[in-house]
Amino acid sequence: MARSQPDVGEVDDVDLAILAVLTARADITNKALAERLHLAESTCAHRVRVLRRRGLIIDTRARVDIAALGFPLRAVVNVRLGSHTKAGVTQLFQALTQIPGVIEVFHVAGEDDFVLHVAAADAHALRDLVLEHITVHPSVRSTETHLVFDRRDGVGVLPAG
Amino acid sequence: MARSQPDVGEVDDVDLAILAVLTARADITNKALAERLHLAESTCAHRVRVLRRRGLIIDTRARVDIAALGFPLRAVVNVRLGSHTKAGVTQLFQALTQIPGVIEVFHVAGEDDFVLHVAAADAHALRDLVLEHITVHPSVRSTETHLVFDRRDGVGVLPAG
DNA sequence: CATGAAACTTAGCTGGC
DNA sequence: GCCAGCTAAGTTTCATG
Repeated sequence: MARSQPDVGEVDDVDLAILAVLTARADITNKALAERLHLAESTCAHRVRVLRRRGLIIDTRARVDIAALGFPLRAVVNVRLGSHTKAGVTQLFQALTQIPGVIEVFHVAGEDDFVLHVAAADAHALRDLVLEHITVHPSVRSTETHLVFDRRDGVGVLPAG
Repeated sequence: MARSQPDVGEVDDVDLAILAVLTARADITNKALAERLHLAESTCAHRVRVLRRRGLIIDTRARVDIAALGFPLRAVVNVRLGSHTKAGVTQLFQALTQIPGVIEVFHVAGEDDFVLHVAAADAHALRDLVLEHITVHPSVRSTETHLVFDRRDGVGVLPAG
């Protein structure tokens, strides 16, 4: 069962180029994008619309400076469960995403069950986040909090952007 | 030195509301955004421009469906170093971000030094990513790769979006 | 599929309230 | 902060190779 091809029709090089640009600067005008890729504006707009409709472009989001907003502390929190019923895991997953300050949640294989990326105003707030919102959960056996010194974007899977 | 206030002027509730909307849908038109927040279009456009200039809005990016692009496997990779010279750590940090498939890199405190979020086409490609690009680095002592079952966005630090 | 040229929509700017 | 009016710029639609 060779399934190396995505389940979403074909994605040619032009599509990839569009995606590469848009993942870096989604607010580029269609006109500028078309120029950069040597496409007609109408063609470019059409391809972008199709990429959206096919779900290859999920959405577009502004990135805000969380530190400047008053949350300069970041941490990676590993969460380990005691029991592993499917319902319990699913429910906790959802609950974790709803905790104020939680930026993303990974459900992972291994000894730890969840890896969270969180932001907090200071060490005190970080402690409260972990103790009052995570550890408190009955199915949580333990947590491990690692302060983030720095975070950077990787190049991802797309060609040169 | 109380420094609870961000170093970027004031951010009032309207600004926060703008940021909340834009972090969810950056492609909303200024007109629609103004309506939703009960602002005049001119006021709304002005505030958004100021938020950009102040750096509170960093940029805006399209999110692509990496799995549909042919990279359905995700993993969290913990990287531990042998030596910890500042130059070595900095250089490795940069190198990790440049590895194809690496989505984000955290430099963290604790026994592990880096936490990576990566995408790969299949288990084989994932192994190659780790062995050929990470483990191979002289200052890397060990790695731990955890398959990601699922990933979700958290609510973050902004009010209801 | 891609294109160019219409009608339509939006953003950016100005002065004035 | 809001309004109004204006101009430039961008987007969408459609008929056509």
